Amino acid sequence: MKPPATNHGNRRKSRPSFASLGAHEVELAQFFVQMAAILGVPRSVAEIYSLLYASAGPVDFDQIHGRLGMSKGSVSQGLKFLRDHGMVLATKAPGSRKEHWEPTASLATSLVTLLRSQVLPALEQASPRLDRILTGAEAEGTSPAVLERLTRLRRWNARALELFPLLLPPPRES
Amino acid sequence: MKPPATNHGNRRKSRPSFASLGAHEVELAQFFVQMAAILGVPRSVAEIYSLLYASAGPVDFDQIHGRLGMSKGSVSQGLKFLRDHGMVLATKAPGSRKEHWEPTASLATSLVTLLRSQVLPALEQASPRLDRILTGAEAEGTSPAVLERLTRLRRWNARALELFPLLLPPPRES
DNA sequence: GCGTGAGTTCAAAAAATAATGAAACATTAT
DNA sequence: ATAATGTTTCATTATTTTTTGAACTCACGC
Repeated sequence: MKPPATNHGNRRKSRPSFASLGAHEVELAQFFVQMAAILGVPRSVAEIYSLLYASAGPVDFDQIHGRLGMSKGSVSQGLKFLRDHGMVLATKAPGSRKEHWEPTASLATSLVTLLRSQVLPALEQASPRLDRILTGAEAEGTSPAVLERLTRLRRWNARALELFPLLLPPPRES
Repeated sequence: MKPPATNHGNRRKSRPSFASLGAHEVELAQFFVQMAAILGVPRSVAEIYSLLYASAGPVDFDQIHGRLGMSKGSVSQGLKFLRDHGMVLATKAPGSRKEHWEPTASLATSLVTLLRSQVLPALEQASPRLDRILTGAEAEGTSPAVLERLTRLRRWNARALELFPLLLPPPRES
């Protein structure tokens, strides 16, 4: 786990060749990297998003590769991730066969998508699991106190599962 | 990062010596481990909590060590983590010098504490950083569109920082 | 104060995760 | 068709995180 509180005077070896980024672009990247870390999103992905976010217009593959000093493999994977989560949009400029990338309009929506993809599957998997646990626990002579805890757990899960789509509605198809 | 969606038929090599745990205790551990993973909490910590959660009464150090087949070092560190986040409570039985452990009453409260400790520091660090970024960006001739994005980002940060204590109030001292 | 049991520390090993880069794969231009 | 360009794949390597275990500390009963 990350150093929980002791990480205040936080310092991170910055990428070797961030050379072509301005000071505030670097700092924006640090911001996104830190936020992404909370959601378990890797550094490279956050850096890519940050670059797009700080750019006036669409950015192409090679610019990302070049300005961030990051391997093509990482760029490709990073863009795939961002694309899959609806955080980034490709526009193929006419007359060029390069794709150009820019962040989608709403960062908020993007975050919601991200959260969904982390939490929903877990909640869904938990349901049958909690049922099995409870059944098993009842079968054996589990103490009433523990049984009560387990029941509450299952109730929470159910409620979470039913509330989730309300709070974080799935993105509409385009 | 975790396999995002392809992880459905999820499978995990279970600890070698979970031998002394009943089937539903193992499954409860899996539940807690999965939930903990979302918050970036390590497996061993989740397993310890799970064991306490599924036990009728307080459990001592050696029982945890033994039943989970986990090194003493991990048990010690895990308990420290749980203690620091107010998720677990030690009671020293009179006449014994062992400590006995049990989960604190509210799992909900515990989760809130956990979230706080992850998110709040990040938000706090972000504030001055976003100020610097914005100042820097204004100084140079950054495009209005990007400037607008950065401004919005800072506004969000400020609002989050002011809303956070309301949503997740800090635990009162005892 | 001394020995022992209970727990902690921390350097080192193991496991998990992320990044690299070269080869494979597409797609467009010639 | 063939070449050239742009992107993806994936086995390998690097980095980070987690776990281990032996040495240590501390507190208590004697």
